[in-house]
Amino acid sequence: MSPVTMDPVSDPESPAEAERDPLRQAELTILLGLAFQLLLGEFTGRLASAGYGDLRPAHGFAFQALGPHGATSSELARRLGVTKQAAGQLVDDLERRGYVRREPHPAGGRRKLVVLTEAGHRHLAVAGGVLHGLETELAARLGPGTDLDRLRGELTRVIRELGGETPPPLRPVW
Amino acid sequence: MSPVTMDPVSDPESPAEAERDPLRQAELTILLGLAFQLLLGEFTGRLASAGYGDLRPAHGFAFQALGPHGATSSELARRLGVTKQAAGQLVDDLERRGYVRREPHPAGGRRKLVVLTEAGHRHLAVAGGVLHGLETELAARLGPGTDLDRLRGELTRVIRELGGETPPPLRPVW
DNA sequence: TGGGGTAAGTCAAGCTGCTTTACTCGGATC
DNA sequence: GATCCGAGTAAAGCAGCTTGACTTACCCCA
Repeated sequence: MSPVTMDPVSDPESPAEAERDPLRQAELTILLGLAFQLLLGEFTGRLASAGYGDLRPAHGFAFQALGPHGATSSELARRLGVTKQAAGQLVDDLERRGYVRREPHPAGGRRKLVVLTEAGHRHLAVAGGVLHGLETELAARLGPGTDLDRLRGELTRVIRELGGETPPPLRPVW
Repeated sequence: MSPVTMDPVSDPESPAEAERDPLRQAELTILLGLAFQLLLGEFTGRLASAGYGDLRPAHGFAFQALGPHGATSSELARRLGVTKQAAGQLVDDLERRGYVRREPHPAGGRRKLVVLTEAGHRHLAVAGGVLHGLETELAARLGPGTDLDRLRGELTRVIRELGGETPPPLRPVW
């Protein structure tokens, strides 16, 4: 209950200011949403600066879901948590822009294997680097008073408690 | 870097399992998104059980932005971070369903004051209670190994670092 | 052998929650 | 009185989904 933390940096706010501070009154859920929104916004901004202004986070998740070996678009739909029609449209879009390619599936049938092109692999690598760099930089900016590894652990426990062992795919929120 | 935490509960996973665990590989950003999504999903589910299946989180934010004294829909638009047309449509919708009312603005002009009806105030109170109850219950379920107050503090520092003193309004994410 | 079941893929239409564009109206400012 | 600003509204458009209906390829089995 105490607002005092074990952080080495002392609280810079007076009690009167703290009462007026919207962040101190905000629920945990709101704080999670804001932190996610800010981090993701910074991420997409940096990706745009790197020349990927045409790709949204959903595209990156699709690339990651395809992985190095590709997948059918129905499998992609399952991994992304959308209908197969939505996944098909996403693949259409990415194919038109040269990030993925539809190949005949080795197992035959109606199946088609959606695989990343060189451009797709390149984006996946760049996006991973940007995200990792962003988080490393954030840790440095926050200093030793905030342990992001600990934060990751706490978040993991929250996710497991609410989402079980295999959490659902990350989707646009509300 | 070490995956070992100071948590009193020892790590139940072997190194081989840990490598296969998607959560341990996930970036902080992803963990934030998943935790937010799960918490918000649980919240809206409980609100639906309480008879508010017709209201989405955005409506609750609007109620909160209106506050006890109401606001014009342009002001509401600014607080929600959307165009005034979008805010107007939201108010139309909520008015049709009896949650808000448009009154002539005391300051005159073209302004109209949007205020909560009894039903609106009731929802605001119920939603606040549900959210608070959910977070309290989560803290209990997680036990003493996870300090949610500490988590709040860490998130607040992240938000301040990326969003400055007055963070932007919470919006649907990507 | 052929008939039914299942799963992949694809049109097509529709919906929701926004945006952009364009306009009207009321009041302050000079 | 001209003119500018901000509130409000009307209309159209758009992105990213969904639902519904369908075709096609393969499998299993009586």
